[in-house]
Amino acid sequence: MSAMTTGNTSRADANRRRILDVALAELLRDPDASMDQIARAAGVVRRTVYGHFPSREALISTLVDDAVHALAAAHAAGREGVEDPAEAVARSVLAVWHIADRYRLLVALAQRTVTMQGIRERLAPVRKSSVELLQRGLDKGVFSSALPAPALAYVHEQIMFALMEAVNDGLLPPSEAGRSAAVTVLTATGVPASLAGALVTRLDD
Amino acid sequence: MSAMTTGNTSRADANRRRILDVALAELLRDPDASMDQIARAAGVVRRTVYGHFPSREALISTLVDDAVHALAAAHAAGREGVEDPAEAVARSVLAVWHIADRYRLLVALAQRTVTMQGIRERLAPVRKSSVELLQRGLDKGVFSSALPAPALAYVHEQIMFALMEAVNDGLLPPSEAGRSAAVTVLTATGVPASLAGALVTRLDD
DNA sequence: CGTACATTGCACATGGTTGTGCAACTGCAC
DNA sequence: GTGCAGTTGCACAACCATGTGCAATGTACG
Repeated sequence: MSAMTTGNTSRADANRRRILDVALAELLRDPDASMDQIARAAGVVRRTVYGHFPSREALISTLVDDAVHALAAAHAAGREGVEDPAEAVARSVLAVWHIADRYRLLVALAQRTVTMQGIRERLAPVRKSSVELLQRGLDKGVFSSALPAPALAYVHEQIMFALMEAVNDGLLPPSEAGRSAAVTVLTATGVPASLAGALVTRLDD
Repeated sequence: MSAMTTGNTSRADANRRRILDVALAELLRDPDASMDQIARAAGVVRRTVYGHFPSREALISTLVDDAVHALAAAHAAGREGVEDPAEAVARSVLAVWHIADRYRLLVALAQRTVTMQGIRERLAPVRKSSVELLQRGLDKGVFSSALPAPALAYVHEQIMFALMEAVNDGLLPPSEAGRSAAVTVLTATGVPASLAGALVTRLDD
């Protein structure tokens, strides 16, 4: 047997690493990138990739595992020995974010599905209108956030998605979800929780 | 010519509608569902689907367009004639949520990509630890939210994703992003914006 | 140099999906 | 019943990606 069997030459290791790196970038651009695209982008032939990873799934698996391990480690490190929950959350977010910088692409990959791409594209006008509204609130001082309006619009959008998922997964009763969504979005924009609650209760009875 | 050419019989219209409805559900279960799967689920033959939609892409396009139109309408209706930004946001969220109930599946579809599936699965332990931390904060009264801890964890996760996207899209300077993320997550959990800001500034200097 | 391993460049089988063509069938309406 | 639109059931071509086999080539290292 001479064919590559998970070898460990200097060259082999370098290639393996490069393949992983390039795959990360390539899969971001196109989540459905083929093995051939990835191989070529890594300056290597398709057959070679199969020398390092037995299947496409194995490649992606490795990628995801690496990211998750680093992320879990950062998350744990951030909150270790901190008793104040607020501080623990803050620390872990900062820690995760630091390493996430490298994997930001991978995580974003998830949002760039072909179908997702289409959805977010067509949602652009709605988002634009949201930005406008959020900007007005920030200018008036009704909202207060560390984020510029466009970024805040992303947060708004994703909070909605998060709560839809929560309902789908049975973590949240559908009857309450609407109110909760409204309150949570408002809270995220910096409106005091008590005010947000009162406002939504008044609107939705 | 006798073959179906975007006809408009009662039966044809009913079929078209059923295909769309079923496709929505089927694509949720499996975003990569084939035309055959969709057709069979709709109690129809693959060839018939092509009678209504010239291509797979056209089908999905129609689906997404419908959802977005309904959503945009709800969004606009919610904020029309309301001058208070907070109230406008609350109203539009409630309005969107109401109709989104039907399209919740479609939006969730985006999160259920093959790759996304893998990521979120492996992120489970991290999320679990998050839930625990959030629960502690809620119990202590440090946090205050309309949401139960598990749902709040989803929000936490998605806010991170949102800001990563924001950075990727150039809406947020990478240098500020970490701090902003921490503050925003804390704010969403109900920690007063000023406190959150101070805490994070203290931790990250 | 020569050995050992990685890489290359084909070729090939396989499987799945898309989109189309056409003849036969079904049901509703006039 | 006659007719027409929709539907069905095949059959088919084309494409594309995956995974594997094998001989030839390249390259590091003792």
